[in-house]
Amino acid sequence: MAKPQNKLFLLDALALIYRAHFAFNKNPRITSRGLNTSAIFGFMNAMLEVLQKEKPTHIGVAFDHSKKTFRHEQFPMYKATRQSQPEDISVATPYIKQIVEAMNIPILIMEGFEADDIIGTIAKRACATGEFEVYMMTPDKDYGQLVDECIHIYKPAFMGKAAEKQGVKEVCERWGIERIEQVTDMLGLIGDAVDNIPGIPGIGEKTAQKLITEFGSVENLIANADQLKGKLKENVVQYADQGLLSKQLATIHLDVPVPFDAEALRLTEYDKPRLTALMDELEFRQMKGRLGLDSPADQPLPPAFKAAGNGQMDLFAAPAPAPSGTADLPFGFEPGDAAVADTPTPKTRKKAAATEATPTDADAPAFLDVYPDAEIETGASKPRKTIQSVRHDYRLVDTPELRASLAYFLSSQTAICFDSETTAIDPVEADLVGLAFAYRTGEAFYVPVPADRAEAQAVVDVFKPVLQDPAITKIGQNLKYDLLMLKKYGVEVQGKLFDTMIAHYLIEPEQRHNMDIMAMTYLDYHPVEIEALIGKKGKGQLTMREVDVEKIVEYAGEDADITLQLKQTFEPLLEKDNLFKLFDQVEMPLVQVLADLELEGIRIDTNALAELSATLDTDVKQVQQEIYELAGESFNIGSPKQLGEVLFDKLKLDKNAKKTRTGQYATGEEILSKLEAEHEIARKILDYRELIKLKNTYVDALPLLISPRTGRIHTSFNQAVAATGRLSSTNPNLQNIPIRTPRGQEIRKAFVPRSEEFLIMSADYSQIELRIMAAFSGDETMTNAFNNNIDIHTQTASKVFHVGLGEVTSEMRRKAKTINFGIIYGISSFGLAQRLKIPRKEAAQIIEEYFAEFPAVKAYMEQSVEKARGFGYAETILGRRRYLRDINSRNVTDRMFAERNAINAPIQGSAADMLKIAMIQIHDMMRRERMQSKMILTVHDELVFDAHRDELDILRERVDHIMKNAIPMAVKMDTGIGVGENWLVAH
DNA sequence: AACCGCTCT
DNA sequence: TTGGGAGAGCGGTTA
Repeated sequence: MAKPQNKLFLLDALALIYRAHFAFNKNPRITSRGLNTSAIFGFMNAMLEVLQKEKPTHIGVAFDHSKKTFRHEQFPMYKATRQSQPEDISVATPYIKQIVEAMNIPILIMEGFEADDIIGTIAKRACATGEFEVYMMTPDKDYGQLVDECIHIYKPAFMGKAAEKQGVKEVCERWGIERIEQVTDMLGLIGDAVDNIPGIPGIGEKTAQKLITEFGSVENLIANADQLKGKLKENVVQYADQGLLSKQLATIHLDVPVPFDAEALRLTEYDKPRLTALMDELEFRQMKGRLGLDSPADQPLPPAFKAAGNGQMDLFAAPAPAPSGTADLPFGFEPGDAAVADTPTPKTRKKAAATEATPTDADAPAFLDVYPDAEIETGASKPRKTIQSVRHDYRLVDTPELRASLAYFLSSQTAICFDSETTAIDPVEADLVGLAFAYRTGEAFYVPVPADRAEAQAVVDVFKPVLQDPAITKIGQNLKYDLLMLKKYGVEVQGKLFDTMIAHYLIEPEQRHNMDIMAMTYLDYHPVEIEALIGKKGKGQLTMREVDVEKIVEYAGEDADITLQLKQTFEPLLEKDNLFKLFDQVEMPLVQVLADLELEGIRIDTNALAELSATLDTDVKQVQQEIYELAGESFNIGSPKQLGEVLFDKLKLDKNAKKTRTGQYATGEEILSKLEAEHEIARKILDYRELIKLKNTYVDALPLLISPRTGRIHTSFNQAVAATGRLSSTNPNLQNIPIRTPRGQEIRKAFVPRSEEFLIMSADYSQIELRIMAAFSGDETMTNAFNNNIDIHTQTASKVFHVGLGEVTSEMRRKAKTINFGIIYGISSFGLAQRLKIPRKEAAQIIEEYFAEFPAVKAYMEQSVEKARGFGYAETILGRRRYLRDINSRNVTDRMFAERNAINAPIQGSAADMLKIAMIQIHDMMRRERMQSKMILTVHDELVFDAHRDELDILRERVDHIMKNAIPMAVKMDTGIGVGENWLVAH
């Protein structure tokens, strides 16, 4: 018989919605009215892709019914552990139903059954007619059991992974089984945590595969359980019924009373007006094109090619500076071109264009006048753009003449985008492989840099004047990396910076700022992935140096091109949200500062650490032995699971021991501290934890991170991760070096000056967050205390406990300190009670007392929340935003979290703003004064310097002054500055 | 990869 | 009764 002429697609709506929701988890799409449309968008994307690529003749969308199903009757616990549906999904589902309806696609739903039963039943019936080829569109692996010659699974494409069709062969391979019927046996044995189907304990995918290969089915396995041995046998015997039940639950029912109405499923015209209205409401502009809702007349026509003319001639209007006198000039220059003589030189043109912001100005000279600036493709009815589908011209620049021409040309631009290709991720260890440049959409140039150091230097030197030209803005993604690379080649990049990663960080602080993702989100463009060039991580991964240069041209050119386009996208967004000044005056200058800090690095006393390591090692062994003796057995103390069993099952230390949300015993510091009185093992475990932590995380790890090139440790500061505006530090994290305990202090002592002539100087803000809180709230008591140098915790204690300042006991002060911190974080009475280990009632009373004494603080906190509710975000003194999308949520936990953020984010973030400004000014001051001292670290409210002994006094004075005045406020800022032979004594 | 636990401000 | 101050990164275990 001929192949069936009809193609039926059956969509598992909820599964697709879930997948879409989580795929966009980090970069949700939000409409201007605050509706999260990620799930809707993802679902539509997947559906439209199928319609376009697969051209089904028939289609249906199945939903689960909200009522309980027959499975719940079989097994009451079915899906019992499932978390309540995320709010965004609940909100999205009705929209999706409406969209499906508007597309005139039938919705398949039936009380008492789940989508898979409905899909299964219809699939089988469609096949029985012999006229259909059926595809079940779902990411759910359970559907494997339905596959046959006529029925397939269609796994939708998501986030870079291509769509996949699975037939009998693929499904059997996926499970490692011989026959499709065995899918339910596999599911029965393994179970499903998501649906709370138990399976048989101790059997995972691997074991199940072996057992099914050997026994064929669950029933047969149980009948032959005596052939098994050990724990496995026990489990199979004991949980036989559970296994059979699980298999039943996993079995999709094919007798759902739904009619198979082929005509109803036939794909027809959309209800265009309704669909248009929906797309408008959801702000899905691109979708309208893909749905064919825009009339063709509305589509911009592809702009005609501009004939090669002025632009191209501009390029070589002035004689290129260096090139030898070869006649064979690059890029199609025709000697004797008429316009040459009249064209102004690049330098004059730049002056004329100096007020223009972007390099894409219509009259800017063009290096290649091949493509116009406008988007080339129309966007309608097309999948996401890729390097193959978008017209571009990325060129290799690999001769002295070409390099000189390019450099000369770039020197006439007001802004250039560049990107460096290197041999490694770590900029301190990496070497340059090439540089890519772009100045307008659709074009880029790739300059390979030779492996030989001297030759490489010569190539870099050609571009050095351009890169160091203060009049040319430098655009890039994560520019700090490129700056660090270039510093190693003697290039000090100058001029304004525009870092697309950080621009996006300001626009959407909590999302991802990865270039590929931003390209997909903002440009609807899917870049070539780095893996396509160098392969996956691990064995066989190439370095950029080993990749064919033709491939790099495309990849690197694309990076520069895309980055430039992102800059053009983000600049107006920054302006719109009043973030441009923060970006241009704070974040961009800070990039240079951080690059210098990182490059400088900090010296570590390895001998001291080695000694410490040996001491810790003997101590760990000692404590470990003592714990084993107290426990009566040896076990892995590092395993919370094993430790919990020893403490609570074996030693029965606490009858109602707390469990974590995953069902294990909680063995955290707080719990063990409580147990200290009961059993000495608790103290020992805490000791053990401290020792092993210090040893593994710091003492043994830090020396390995010393750069062989410099002999120092170079952390990496991340300027685009913390949602509040703080910096973070990785590889290693130098913002969490111990200081609290005596042993921890030994580690801090190992951070030492670079040489005899230097000392460590540490300068920190005193109570920066509380001072900001006082200033923002205008609270008189607090402001006066700070301005008159009264200890703030004592002041708070005096007020809350109604005693004179002189009568405050250390216990009262301690409590007040906890309260003060709690206030900044938006504390609850429960939280305070917990921390102070006092009854909740008492804590509530203290808070009430506090608010009575500090009414302005209370008002300020309420106002912060109110403001966030109105705006949808909280903001810092410099206008840095943090979006609080849950501030109006009906979910209490989510909403309260957002409210705490509304209070904390402006305070923590403004402190970060202040320190950043101080850093920029100090950096500037040190350069102006040509100091030998170096700023080397920043830790939220602290700056650390490698200070030259001769400069100590002036450095101290200048740093102090700058820090105190970085952002003037109604409350004066105070600093503490210390100097010493190591970081511990300096702090 | 997720979780736990611990380090810092 | 649950869930209940903020922001980070890293090492270890378990699955």
